[in-house]
Amino acid sequence: MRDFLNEEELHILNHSCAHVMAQAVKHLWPQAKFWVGPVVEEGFYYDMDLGDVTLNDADLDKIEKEMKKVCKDGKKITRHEISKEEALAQFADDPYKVDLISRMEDGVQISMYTQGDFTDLCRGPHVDNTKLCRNFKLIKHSGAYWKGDKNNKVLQRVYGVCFPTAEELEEHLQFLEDAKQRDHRKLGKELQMFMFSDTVGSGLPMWLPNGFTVRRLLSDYIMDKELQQGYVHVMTPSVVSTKLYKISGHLAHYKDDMFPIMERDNEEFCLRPMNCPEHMIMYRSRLHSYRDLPVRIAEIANDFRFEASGALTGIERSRAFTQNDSHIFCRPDQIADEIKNVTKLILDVYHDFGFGEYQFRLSLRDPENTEKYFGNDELWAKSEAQLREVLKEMDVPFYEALGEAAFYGPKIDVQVKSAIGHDVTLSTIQLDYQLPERFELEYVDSDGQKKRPVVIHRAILGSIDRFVAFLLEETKGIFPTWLAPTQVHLIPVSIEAHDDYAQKVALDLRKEGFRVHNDNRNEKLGYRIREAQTNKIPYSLVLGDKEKENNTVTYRKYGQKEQITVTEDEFIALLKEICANHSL
RNA sequence: GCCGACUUAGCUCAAUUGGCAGAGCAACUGAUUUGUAAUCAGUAGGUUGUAGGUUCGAUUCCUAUAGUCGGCACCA
Repeated sequence: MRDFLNEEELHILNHSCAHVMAQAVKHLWPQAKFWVGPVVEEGFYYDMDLGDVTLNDADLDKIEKEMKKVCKDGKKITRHEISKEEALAQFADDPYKVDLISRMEDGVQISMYTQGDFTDLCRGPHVDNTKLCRNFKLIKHSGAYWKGDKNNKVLQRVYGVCFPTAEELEEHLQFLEDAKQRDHRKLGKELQMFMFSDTVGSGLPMWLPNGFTVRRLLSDYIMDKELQQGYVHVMTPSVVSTKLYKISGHLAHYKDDMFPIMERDNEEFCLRPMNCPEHMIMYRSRLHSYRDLPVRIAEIANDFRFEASGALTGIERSRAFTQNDSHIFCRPDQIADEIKNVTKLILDVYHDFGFGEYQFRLSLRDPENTEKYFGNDELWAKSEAQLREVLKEMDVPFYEALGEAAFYGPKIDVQVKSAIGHDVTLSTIQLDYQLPERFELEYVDSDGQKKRPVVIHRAILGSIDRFVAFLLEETKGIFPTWLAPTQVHLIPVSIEAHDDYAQKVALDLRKEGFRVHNDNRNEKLGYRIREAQTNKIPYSLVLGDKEKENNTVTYRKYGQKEQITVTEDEFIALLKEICANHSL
C-alpha cells in the first residue's frame, strides 16, 4: 500500500486530481458547490453539494469520462492570490467557501488555483498541468455529513486515487482486490468458522464447530497467560438489573447503544453492554487489605451492544461478542507497575501471534467537549500524564489522539488495520478513577484508614470475536498448528487396504489431544490432498502399504511440496513440540 | 441511523429489449479402489430475500420492507 499522505509527489498529484474531479463534476452538474478535497490515507476525496442530486455508481463512470477529457485538454494549472475581502466577495453566493474563508486570519492572502474554466480556492501546491493527473481511478462514493456532524446536510463524497504511471495505478488496484480476498467475512464463510442468519438477527454471530474450536483455544491460551500473572477468573450474568448501570452512569451516557430495557414485576433489566460494574460489585463484596492489592479479576464475558446497523462488520463489529476482560483494583502507587505488566502481556501475546503491524495510541479526552466526560480536569490531567509516562518509560512508540478516551478515563489502545482498511482497536488499557468513586470501593491501608483503589480496565485479545477476525485476515486463514480447527488430515491411500491403519493413527493422535480428520471417502488421493490444502489444514498425512508396514506416516506441511516419512511416535513428538511453543 | 448499491439452487455466478430460470462446485445414486491440488456417468435441487403494484406476461419496471456491501456518523 502506497503512502498517499507522506510521499510528497503522490500527495500533490492526488490533491491535483481532486481538483480535476471537481472540474469534471462542475461540467456535469453546474450547480455543484464544493467543500473540501483533501488527500487521505487511501487517496483523495472531494465533498460536494450537488443540490438534490445524489450520486450513484453509474455517475462515477460519467465523472471519470469527463475527467479524462479534462486531463486530455492538458490545461496549465496556475496560481494567483487575492485578499480575504476579495475572496469573500467573489464567493458570496457559496456558503461553503464563505465558511472556509471567514475562518481564515484577517489580512492573509488567499491562494487560488485555475485550470481552464475552473477556479478553486486552495492552499496547494498542485502539479502544473492537468495532463499529469491522467492515471486515476474513482474508487467509491458515499454520503458524508458536512463537517462530520450528523445534524448537517449530507454532501456527496467521491474517493479516488491517482498515480504518476498507469503501471502503479494497476498495481494499486490489484492490491485493493487482493485485500478483499483476505476479508475475514469471506474467509470465515469459506472455512466454516461462523455464520449469520436473518432469522437469528442482524449482527448476531453463530460460531460453527471450526470457529468455536479456535475461540476455545484462544480463551484457554489467554487465561493461562493471565493465571501466570496472578489474575483470577470469574463468571457473571449477561442480564442484570438496570440499577447497576444507574450507579455506573452508563445508563445515562450510553442507553442508545444498549439493547432495549426489559421490564417485569416492576423491575428493569438489561443485557449488559460490559461487565465492569459486576466486577466492581464483586470487589466490594468483601473487605480488602492494602496487602491484597492488586486484585485482578478477569472474565471471558459475553456482552451485548446495540451497534448502529451501518456499523456492523462481520465479527469485527457485532452486537453480541465476548470480551477478554479484566479489572485490576490497585493502590495508586501500583498503577505504573500494573500498566507496565499489561503492556508487556500485550507485547508478549502479539509476539506469539507474529503481529508486526500495530500502533499504540494514547487516547485522550477532547478538551473542546469536556461535558461528556466524568470527573474533574485535575484528575484527567493526572491520569493522562500517568499513562503517557508509562509508555515513555517502557520506550513503546505511540501517538496521541484527542477525543478517543472513554468517558470515565484515558486509554492506551493498540490499533491495527483490517484487510479492508478499517482502523480497529485490538487491545486496550484504561485508567479509571470514576467507577471506584461511584461504587464506593475501598481498601484498608497500612495506617488503618479506608482508601479508594484505582481500577485499570484491560482487554488483551480485546473481543475474542474481533481477534479471530484480525487473525483470519493476518493469516489468510492459515492458522498456526496449535490453533487450527483441524490439525491433521489423514488420507488412507486405499480405503480397503489402509483405512484400519488410518483409524489407528487417528485414535493415537486424538489420545494425545490432537484434532484429526480421517478422510476415508471413496475419492482419489489427489482429490483428498486438494481438500486438505483448500481447507488450509496444517498437516496432510498419506498412509499406504509402506506406512502401514513400518508404522510410519508420510506428512506434508501446508504450503509445502516436500513429503517426509517419520515413525508415528516421531510425528506425535513433532506436533507436541510445535503446539507447546505456539509456533507459527 | 444517513447516502448509494446489491440480494437468483447449499456455495460461486449466468439469464439479450419485460417472453419456458441455467452452469460449475457441493449433495445424492451407481461404476471406479486409487501414492500427493478436482475419476466417470446419472439423479435431485428454485414461490428469483419478503409483501404489494403495473402488465396478457415480471428475475427484469414501480412502492414498501428485511438483510448484506461501500462510505458517513457512532464505537463505553
